[in-house]
Amino acid sequence: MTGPMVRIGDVARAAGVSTATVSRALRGLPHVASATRQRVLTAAAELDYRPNLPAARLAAGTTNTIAAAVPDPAAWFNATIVGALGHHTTAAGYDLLLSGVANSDERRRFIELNGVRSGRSDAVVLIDVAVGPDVASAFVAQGGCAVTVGFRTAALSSVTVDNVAVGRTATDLLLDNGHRRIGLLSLSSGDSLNFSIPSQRAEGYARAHSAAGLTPDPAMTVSTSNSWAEARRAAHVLLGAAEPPSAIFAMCDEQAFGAMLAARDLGLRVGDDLSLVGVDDHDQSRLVGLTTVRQHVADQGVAAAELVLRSLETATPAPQHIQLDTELIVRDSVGSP
Amino acid sequence: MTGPMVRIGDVARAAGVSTATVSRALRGLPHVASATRQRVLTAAAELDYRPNLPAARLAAGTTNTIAAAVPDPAAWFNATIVGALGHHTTAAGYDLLLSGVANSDERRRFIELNGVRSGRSDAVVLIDVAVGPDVASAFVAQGGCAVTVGFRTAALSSVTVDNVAVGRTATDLLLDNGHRRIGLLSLSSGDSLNFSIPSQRAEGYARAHSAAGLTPDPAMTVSTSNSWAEARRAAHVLLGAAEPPSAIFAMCDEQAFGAMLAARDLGLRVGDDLSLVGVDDHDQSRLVGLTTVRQHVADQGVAAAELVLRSLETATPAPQHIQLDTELIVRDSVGSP
DNA sequence: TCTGATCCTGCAATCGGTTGCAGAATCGGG
DNA sequence: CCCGATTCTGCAACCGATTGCAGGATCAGA
Repeated sequence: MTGPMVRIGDVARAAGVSTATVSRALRGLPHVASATRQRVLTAAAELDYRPNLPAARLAAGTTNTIAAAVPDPAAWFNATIVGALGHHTTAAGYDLLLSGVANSDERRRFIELNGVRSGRSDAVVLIDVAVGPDVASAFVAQGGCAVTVGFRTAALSSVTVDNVAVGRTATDLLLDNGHRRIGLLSLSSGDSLNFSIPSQRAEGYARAHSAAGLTPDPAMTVSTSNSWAEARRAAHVLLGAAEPPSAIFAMCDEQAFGAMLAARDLGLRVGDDLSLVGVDDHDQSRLVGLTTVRQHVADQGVAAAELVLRSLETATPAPQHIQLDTELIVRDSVGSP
Repeated sequence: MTGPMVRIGDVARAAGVSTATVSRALRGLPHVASATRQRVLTAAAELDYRPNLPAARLAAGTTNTIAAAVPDPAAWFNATIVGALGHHTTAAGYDLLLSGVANSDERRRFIELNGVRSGRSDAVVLIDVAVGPDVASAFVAQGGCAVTVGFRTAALSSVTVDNVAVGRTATDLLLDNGHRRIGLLSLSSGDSLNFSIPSQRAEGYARAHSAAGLTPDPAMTVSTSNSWAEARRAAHVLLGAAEPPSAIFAMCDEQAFGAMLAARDLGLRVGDDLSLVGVDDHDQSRLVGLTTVRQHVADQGVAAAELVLRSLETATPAPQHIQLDTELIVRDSVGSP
């Protein structure tokens, strides 16, 4: 069944050189005469030689693999980042290992399994997954290389946006339009994998209020996952309150979509009877005319890739923190109360 | 920087046994006295031992890794499948390697790199990526294990839907509603990575017409990628024709979204001035009231996972072909001309 | 107590590359 | 024609597990 396994020795014999030379020639290392290299190359091609990766990795002590962890690979935000990340890392010759990390157990396992010592991957990218400072520094202390996206801790390089500003911008817009009772669809990251984003955006929401001399009603805050079905139910809670909000700030566009459905259920017209602001600028937001605070998601993946690749080349550089811009995209889901 | 690397020998010494026993104990193999196993387990825990994966893989000749190829990891369809696939494979103890395979060059590279001989992965899942029958049988001849999703070739196990029926169902609906001039937004899979889906759905479109005694105007067919921006432009071409269609069948919901945008641009009301049917039942379709032919995307990922895992256990079973059901989901994007 | 079967355990070969070091070959200049 | 510098190339020692096989311990039955 399996064809005759061609080993490096076979190529060496065919080319009349040693395995050492074959190894060097095939990997484009210097100190190989170009005539020799040619001979090796043709021999390898004729035999259809494929180096055995585990063997190479064991010997070289490097895996050429980057492991990415995301809470849910199917979610738009994550998928977009993974796509951009993967594109750049494969271009640089790395394999991309993808792990779904839905709860803290899986997160712990992921961190353990991808430490330097197991030789599974050379670096780790944590997408919307938070880790404690102790875990982070233990990881780097062992020589691990990690980059976080959407979460920031001192010891690790990171790519983020200013989430307080995001919350502030969104809420200010609503306030400026005359809304005084603003619902907040907060993000409950399943197993509190990334607690910082929701709290920071909530902080922006709070600051906007106090800047306007208002104090938000705690009853106007509801937490849901980023599933629009769940957000829809949550929006119903908000809109069914004794004193319903005239506007809702959703922490992500997917939640805003859920709120739109809820509004439709109630016969409310978005932008008219109910104002709505989201965050992300999801692919679909334009279609439904959602006003939102855009973050350049794919760019975050690119930035993460660059960060990882760079720190893989240099020895052990100081962690770098990149903060990307966000911008308010006005469509037609916001009006006056 | 890197902590003191703990090897299996260190654990063996600490537990007072041989490395062979440690290896067996740690992996739960039989023929280890339970007292000994306990001793090994505690020793390993105390030393915080992590087996070196490349070494284990080299010795065992198995990688516990499944490689998935998708044209674009960020696309909803792919991301959803990868999510479900990954969830099941990691549950079974496998790593998931994700590769973006956007053109035929990358596809060839992927196939080469993931053959059995390189020991990169134990199995391959091709998602919406087609391969020639020759490539497929060469792959299995070498002992490779592969499963395809959304594409079917004899030599490989596959998960698909009946795409001719899909096209037929969608077109019939439009025809039944009295439409006689139906635009077709066809899928041009970037680099013709999966030519079969568009052609099969187009086949269904054609059959529906001929069953109704009609012959579709070739000018009513336009090809685009699944990007809604591109689909929007394509829809403009259709709608700007001398004799525009009263309905459009889009081969995927994302294209339908693009068509919706185009309709909006022109002040056409979907479901009224223009009827629209898509395929997939994208998360967002419900939100915008798109009538569509649903395929159970996540289930396809699950099915693929089961197929892979099963054929990884058994020796070399005959390829299995699974065909999942589809169903028409009526919302409000279809009316009479 | 002896014998054969059963259950554990260790030895050592093996998996297939990589790479430091030393020796060989080649080359240019005096 | 000789010599030191520069390239190439090969030897052989790893990298860190896994596993077939054989030997030793244990145990039940006679």
